[in-house]
Amino acid sequence: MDRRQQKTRQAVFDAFARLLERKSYTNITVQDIIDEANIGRSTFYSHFETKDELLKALCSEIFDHVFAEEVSKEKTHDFSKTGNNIKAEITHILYHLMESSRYIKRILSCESGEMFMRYFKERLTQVFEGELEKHESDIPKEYMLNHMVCDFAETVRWWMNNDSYSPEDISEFFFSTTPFK
Amino acid sequence: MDRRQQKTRQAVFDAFARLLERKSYTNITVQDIIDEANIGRSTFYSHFETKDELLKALCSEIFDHVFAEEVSKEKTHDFSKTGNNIKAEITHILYHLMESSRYIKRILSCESGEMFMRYFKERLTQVFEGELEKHESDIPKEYMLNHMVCDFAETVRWWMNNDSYSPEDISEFFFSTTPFK
DNA sequence: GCGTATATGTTCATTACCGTACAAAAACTT
DNA sequence: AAGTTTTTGTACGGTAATGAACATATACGC
Repeated sequence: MDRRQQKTRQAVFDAFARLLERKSYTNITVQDIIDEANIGRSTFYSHFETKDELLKALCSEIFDHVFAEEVSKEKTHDFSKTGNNIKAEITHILYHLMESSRYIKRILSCESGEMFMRYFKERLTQVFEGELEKHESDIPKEYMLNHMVCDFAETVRWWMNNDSYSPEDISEFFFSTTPFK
Repeated sequence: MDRRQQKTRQAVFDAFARLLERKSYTNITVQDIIDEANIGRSTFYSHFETKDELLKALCSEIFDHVFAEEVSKEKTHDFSKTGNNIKAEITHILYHLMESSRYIKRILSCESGEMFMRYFKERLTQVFEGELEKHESDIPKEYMLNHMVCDFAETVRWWMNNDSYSPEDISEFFFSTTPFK
């Protein structure tokens, strides 16, 4: 991607994040973002159609980070990876969520939270899909999938309002109410 | 000035300052600056002819800050300003120098220091020129002017290596060896 | 020495950003 | 409800940034 586009994109994200620190999503105008990012009006619209699209893009950015796998780890001891370490993976994700928590908290604190949750669940579905294949159960897999995705997503939403817990704590809580580990 | 130019210019200054933190002036290549600023090669050259020109521009930037007068102050109590408060002015300048000391120290620490000193003295000449008009002396004004400019410039250079003193201290030291105050 | 790598400048076609103007919608005032 | 202000979204000519290519120069290892 062109270097200028990259910079502009980052400037908009940074501006948006900064604004979320002091305003709620609906109270932030496109003009606010333009001013804060210090870019031209037409530039904003050449990147994002609407404020919602921006939110979506920001969420994607966050999720790309949150669900990023360390390739090195996979290579160094991939035999243990093939095993049943979904718990380690979840803890890993929770650590990444904690790093982005400053943004996530603000996004969740208003209407934008619903959009975040929807995109979040989409990504989580991919994570849990593969894992479920390994487990036998009388309950339909589709039901289990929805259950775990929603369970985890709501766990995270709760965590963002009760940040006195560590990722390990949350992971423990989550798996304590789940049939497999 | 165009918003893009402003951003690029700032990016180059920031990059240059950051590089001065860990390399000496001569060891910094134009390529280093380009990489650190994250801009295109042709972009750099459209802003600055050479590395020396960049240094000059950065110095000007610093001096514009250091010698900036608070217009509000002048307006609020300009009657006291017309009086003999060169000492207050010097202290004021020293405060601004302290704010930029992180850059100045690095610039002074190598060959670039000579250029800094030359430009610094040019600006100081303007400051002391007006002041000298007010004082009678047997010594030629031109001599006195050069004396004070060099004296003060060297004082600042010394200060940048002995930063345990306050602006007031330095001001005191400077005027203690000067015929008028 | 001589080859290789790195740094310096210059040129140029392409592309993103800029700013301004404008129209239409939404929000707020009275 | 009518009028005012704010925000939104689009359009376009002008301008700065880009990256790639190129020639030259300087530095370094063998």
